[in-house]
Amino acid sequence: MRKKVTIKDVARAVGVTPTTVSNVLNGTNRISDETRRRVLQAVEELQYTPNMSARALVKRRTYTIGLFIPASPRVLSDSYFAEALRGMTEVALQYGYVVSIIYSDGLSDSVRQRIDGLVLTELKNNDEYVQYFKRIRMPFVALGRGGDPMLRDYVISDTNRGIREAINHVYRLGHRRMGYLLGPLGYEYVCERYRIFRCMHAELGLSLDRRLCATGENSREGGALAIHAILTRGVRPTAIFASTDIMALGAIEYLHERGLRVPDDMSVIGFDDADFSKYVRPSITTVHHDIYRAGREAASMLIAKLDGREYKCPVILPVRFVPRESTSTISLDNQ
Amino acid sequence: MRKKVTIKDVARAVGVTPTTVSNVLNGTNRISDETRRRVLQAVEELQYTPNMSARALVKRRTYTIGLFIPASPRVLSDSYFAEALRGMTEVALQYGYVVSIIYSDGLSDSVRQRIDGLVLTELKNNDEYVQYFKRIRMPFVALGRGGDPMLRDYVISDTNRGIREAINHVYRLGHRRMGYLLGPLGYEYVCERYRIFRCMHAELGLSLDRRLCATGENSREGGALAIHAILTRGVRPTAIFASTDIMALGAIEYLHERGLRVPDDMSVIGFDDADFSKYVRPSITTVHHDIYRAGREAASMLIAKLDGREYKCPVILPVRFVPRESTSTISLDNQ
DNA sequence: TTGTAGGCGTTATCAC
DNA sequence: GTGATAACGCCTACAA
Repeated sequence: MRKKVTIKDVARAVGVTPTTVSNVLNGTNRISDETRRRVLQAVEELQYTPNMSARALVKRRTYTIGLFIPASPRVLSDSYFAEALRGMTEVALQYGYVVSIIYSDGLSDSVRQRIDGLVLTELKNNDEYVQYFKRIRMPFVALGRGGDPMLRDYVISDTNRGIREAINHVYRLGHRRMGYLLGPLGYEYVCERYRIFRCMHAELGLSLDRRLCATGENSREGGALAIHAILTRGVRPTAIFASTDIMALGAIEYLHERGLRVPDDMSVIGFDDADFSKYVRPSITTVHHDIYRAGREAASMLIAKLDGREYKCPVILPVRFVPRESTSTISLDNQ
Repeated sequence: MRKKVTIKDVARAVGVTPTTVSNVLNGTNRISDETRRRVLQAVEELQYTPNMSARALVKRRTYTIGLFIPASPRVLSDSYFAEALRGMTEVALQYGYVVSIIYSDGLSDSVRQRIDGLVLTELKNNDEYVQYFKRIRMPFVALGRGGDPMLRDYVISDTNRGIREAINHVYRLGHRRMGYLLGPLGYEYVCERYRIFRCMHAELGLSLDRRLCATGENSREGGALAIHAILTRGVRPTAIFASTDIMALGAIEYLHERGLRVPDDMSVIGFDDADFSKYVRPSITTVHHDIYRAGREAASMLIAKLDGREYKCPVILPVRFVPRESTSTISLDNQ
C-alpha cells in the first residue's frame, strides 16, 4: 500500500512549509496566486486528502452528523427513515460531512463525542430527548415539529395544505359526517394532524362529532381497533381520516371483514403515502410528502448551524394530495 | 460548558502519568491492582471518555464502519437496508464502533479515510465494487453472496432451504407445471435463487419448461411484464415463483387485470417477505429472512476482521417459509 | 506573503 | 510497574 500522503509531502513537493499548504487549503491567510497554484497542483498530483482524524482533533469537530432514531424496533423499518437518510447523506457529503445513524435510547458518552450534531425524528409532545440534547448542548434540528414550541430549527411538511385538500376533496364528494382515527397522542405529528383536521373541518361549517373519533396504536391493528371502537358506538361516518396510512389500511381491512365496502360504504383517507398505499386494494387516498427532500433540508440546516452560517428556518415543504380508490362519492344509502 | 476532561485530568487526579492511565484503560502493560483501582475510580468520578479523534489519529483507525449502498435512487427505500442498518448499528456500538451509510457510486477519498471497513450489499455477479474495494485494500464483508467466488466473508440466508420448502409446499398442493419470474440477471441473488429453484425442481423429478420462465426488472412493472411474456407464449404454469415479492405482486396484479384469479387460476410465490406481502390481497406466500439479524452478523464479522480476531465465515442464517393466500391446491380445470 | 512554534488528546517505545 | 518522550497530521497565533 502506498504510503499515506500528508500535508508535509505536499509542502515538500512545492518547496513551502506545511503552514502555507494548510493556508491555501483552508483559505485563511492571503496567499500569492503563484504559490496557491503550485500548491493546488501538488495536491492534485499527489492525491492528497487531509486526514480527518487529525483535523477533527485540532478543530474539535468530527464532521459527522447523526440521524437520531429513538429505539423502538419496528420504526426504523419504515422507508421514512431510509428516505430521510438518503437525503441527509447526499448533502452531508457535499459539505465534507458524513452521517451515522444513532439508533438508541440516548447517547452514550462515546457516541456523543463522535457526532457534531443530530437530526431528530419522531418527536413527542414534550420530548425528553429534546430536553436532553439541549442540556448536553448537542446541536440539533428536527424532522417534524414538536418537543418544544420554542424550537425553530425544524423541517416540516405543509400538513395544513395537505389536509385541507384532502378534506375539500371529500367534502366535494358529498361527505359531511367525517371521522378521525388518531395514533398515539404522545406524538406531536398525531396531534398536529388532528388539530388541522378539526380546524379545516370547522371552516367548512361542519361540526365534529366526537363519537366519530378514536385513538389507537400506529399500526394496522391500531387502525382496526379504532374503527371498531367507533362502530360499536352505534354511529357511522361516511368518510374517515387516519393519522397514517398504516392505520388507514388497518381500518379498511377491518371494514371489509365486517362486510362494509371501501369506498362504497365508507371512504378512507390516510396520510404519508407509504409504499404499500398504492399496492393495496383499494389503494389508499392519502397525502404525499417528500421525506427524501426533508432529509436534505434537515442536513443542510444542521450543517449550516454547525458551520456558523446563516440559514432559513423553519423549512416548510410542499405536499401533494393523492386521490386513489379508497375515496368516492357518498353512496345513496348513506345520505 | 464544563471543560472536556482528558486523560491528563485523570492522571493528575490519581497522581500518575497519562501513560499509566492509558495502560490501564487499554490493558496493555501490567499494572498494579492498586493503581488500576484508583485510575478506574477517577475515570468514573470525572466521567472521562477517551477522545476518539485523538485515538483515531494515533491508531490510524476511525472506528467507523460503513454500509455501502450502490447509488440507485429507489433501492435504499426498501426496509431491507433499514433493517440491516439497525442490526449493524446495534452490534457496532457494543464494540465501540459507529456506522455510517455510504450511499454513492464509489468512495471519495475523503470518505474513504473516514471508514475502517464496509458492509457491501446488492452484489452483482462480477461486482465492480468488489474489485474496487479489493484494489484499494478497503476491508469488507458482504451481505449476500457474489462478486467473487473466492470471497468467504459473507452473510447469507439459507435460500436453499427456503426454496426447497416453498417448492415442496406447492408440489404437495398438486402443482407440476411451475414457472419462474427472474429479476435482472446481473444480480447474484437473482441467479442463485433461480439456480436453486431449478435444482429442487429437478429433485422432484420434474422437468422445467423454459417457456414458463421470463425475466424482468425487480419491480411491479417488471413482474407484470415477465408474466405477460410467459402468457403470450401460449403456455400457462399452474404455479409461478418470483425472484422477489415485489415482482410477485406485479404478477398478481397483472393476472387479476387479465381476469385470472390468484390463487384459483394460478398460485404465486415470492421471496423476501417484504412488508407489503402480508397486507395485499391475496397476501403473498413467500420466504422470510431476517435482515436485521444478517446486519448484526455482518457487522460482527467485519469488526472481528478489523480487530484481527477470529471469526466464522460464511454465516448462513435460517429462513422461514410463509404460506399465505397466494397459493392453493391446483384447481380442477388446470389439471 | 510566508514561516516558526506550540498544541489538540492519545498511544507506543523504551528507559528506569 | 511506571514514567519520559516522541509521534500521529493538522491548525493557528504570532513572528518575520
